[in-house]
Amino acid sequence: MPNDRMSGRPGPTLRSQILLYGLLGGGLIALLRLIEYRWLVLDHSIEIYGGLIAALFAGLGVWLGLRLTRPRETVVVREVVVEGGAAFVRNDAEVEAMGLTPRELEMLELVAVGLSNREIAARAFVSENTVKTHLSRVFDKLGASRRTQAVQRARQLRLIA
Amino acid sequence: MPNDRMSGRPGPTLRSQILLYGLLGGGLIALLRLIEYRWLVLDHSIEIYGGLIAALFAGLGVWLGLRLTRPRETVVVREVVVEGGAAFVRNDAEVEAMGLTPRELEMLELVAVGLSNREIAARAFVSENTVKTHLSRVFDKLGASRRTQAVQRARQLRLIA
DNA sequence: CCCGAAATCATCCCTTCGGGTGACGCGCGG
DNA sequence: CCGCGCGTCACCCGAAGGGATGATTTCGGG
Repeated sequence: MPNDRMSGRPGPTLRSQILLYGLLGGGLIALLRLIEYRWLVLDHSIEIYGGLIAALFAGLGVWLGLRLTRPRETVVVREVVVEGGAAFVRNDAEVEAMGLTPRELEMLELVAVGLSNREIAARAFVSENTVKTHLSRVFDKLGASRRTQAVQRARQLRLIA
Repeated sequence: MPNDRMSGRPGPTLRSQILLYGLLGGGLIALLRLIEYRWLVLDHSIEIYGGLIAALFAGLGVWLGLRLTRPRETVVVREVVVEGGAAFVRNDAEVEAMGLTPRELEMLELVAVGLSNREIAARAFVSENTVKTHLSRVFDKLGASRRTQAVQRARQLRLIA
């Protein structure tokens, strides 16, 4: 099951921040004018004035931009697959190596689900004797002498589920 | 295996951007002065002037801040667990429900690995007859009539690996 | 102290399984 | 055409497995 998390913080609303900065800006301008009338009666006061405002608001803008964006900077998508279906995949290479024919593998599978030779014969539409010969060959190829042993071997080699 | 990706883009260097914005600011101030000398000979031109600069640089700052931060805004951590060992855990509740005794479960496990009654007897230091009685009870409790069937049932109920 | 669950072993009987051997038909490739 | 692998079936025999029943011991709880 995927698990997503996104960081977010409460803090002041956007509306109140705009209001605050507006007032701050107004106050700043008034302050600057006052300063100018006091002791900034220079020729190029206009450049200094503009430069100050520019620098201040640029910094403010950067800070504001950062602050507004920050909550989005850690979008973490964590995807964890827990014990999926893990569908069985037959190890065909091993089947080949063991020299098992399709029919033999089929019989082996039926043995694995706990059927008797008689039941297997019925399900595969062949005689019980045929099942026995097939299984004999299977046991021989897998090096098993009992059906439970054959099933165990086949499972280890991923021949059957 | 975890797989991390972080978006990044080439673009202009920070140094060249600062230079660019500095020149832009200088040019802007010159432009504003020119405009003022042409037709902005008002009483409150100083407020308009400052406001314009403030607004422009604030916007510039916001844009700059956003631009600098943007590359970090998509940090995606994708963690995928690929069907690990998935160690076997016995379903003890089911064992209880089946009424299997420890000894019976032990015998069942030995059957599952393909051993004959004789081999099981040797491994558990009991007589073959004992193994048979234990297994008889197991088959009875699991509703099985053959050892392969019992193994299959036990596997489904997660009584054995 | 007795009961009952669990573990142990045994004996009888029948079924199932596994090994060995032989045989027949079919299709494919040398 | 012949050989070979595959699938099919049959018979025999001994070993293994499974069902039923009974007996003994040990241990823990009522």
